[in-house]
Amino acid sequence: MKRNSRLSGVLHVLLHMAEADRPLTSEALASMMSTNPVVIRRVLAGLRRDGMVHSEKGHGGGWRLARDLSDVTLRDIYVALGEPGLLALGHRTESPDCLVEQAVNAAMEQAFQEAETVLLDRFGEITLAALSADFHERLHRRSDDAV
Amino acid sequence: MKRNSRLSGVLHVLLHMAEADRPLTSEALASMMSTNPVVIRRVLAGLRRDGMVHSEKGHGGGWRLARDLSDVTLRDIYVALGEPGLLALGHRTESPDCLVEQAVNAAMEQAFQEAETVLLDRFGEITLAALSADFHERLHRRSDDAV
DNA sequence: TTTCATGTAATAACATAAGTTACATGAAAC
DNA sequence: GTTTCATGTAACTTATGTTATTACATGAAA
Repeated sequence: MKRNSRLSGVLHVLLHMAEADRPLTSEALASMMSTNPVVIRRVLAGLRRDGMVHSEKGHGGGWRLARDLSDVTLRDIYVALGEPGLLALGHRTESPDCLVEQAVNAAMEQAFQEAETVLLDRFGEITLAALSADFHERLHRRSDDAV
Repeated sequence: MKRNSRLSGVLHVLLHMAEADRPLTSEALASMMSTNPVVIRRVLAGLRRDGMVHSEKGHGGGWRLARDLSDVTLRDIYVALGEPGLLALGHRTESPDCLVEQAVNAAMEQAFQEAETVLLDRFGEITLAALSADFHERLHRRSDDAV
């Protein structure tokens, strides 16, 4: 089953925006992500509704962050993306008449809940500022290696 | 993102096999699951490799369980199915050159690992026998209601 | 008023999973 | 032994969901 990398992609884009001192166009972001500008606009449109980013038309326009890096957690981004399903596994039937299937669903559901809770809790602990700090650390490490 | 219900489906099938006192044909199982017999065979062929089920051809043939219900956990079944991906989220690029993306991946990967561990641990604690017991409980509850 | 950039709908291309068909293999019934 | 029943498996078709592309409208700055 193919995995949804939208959250991963959005974080990538947001951090690039954080590094830039001017708005970045959909086209610039799309080429960083090797995708199409329209895809970028579609995804960022969702984040704009939640006040994560801001967009401007015309010359010098493009996308920039609307909130402080330390104010935003991965969980916030995840919610802004519409809370897509976290788990690749699911039930065959959501409300089955078959008692066998009801028993199966009940057992799995509990495990699913726990895993989702763990994942979201972790996401809630990671701010964009932390990601940015990690990035800058890697940057220094790389330049040290080069010397 | 669509969820993989193969594990759910297989558990359903196995419990039905546990209730039957004779081999069940692919056709019988397929009609319970409203799917195609060939699909059943494909999936159960994987479980047979791991010794979970046994199949026989010809008259009176079909599928039956090869192990005791209390010996098999959901995790065993999951492994027999080839350990399909557990999470719906993933990385955009597995080994990125971009340091921004490396930072993103690192942060998410840890959260992913924890969630997967929780899920697999839970699966490891649930035996088919426990599912079967839950099913029989539901059966009694239903017949009580009917009275 | 031209250029640049987003906003958005409609459509196409692609990937994956599920379902279907067709036929070979082998076991039991007769 | 030959007919019937059931699995084994390859090849193919259908269904579904995601991503990419095209086309054009909107609005801001040069």
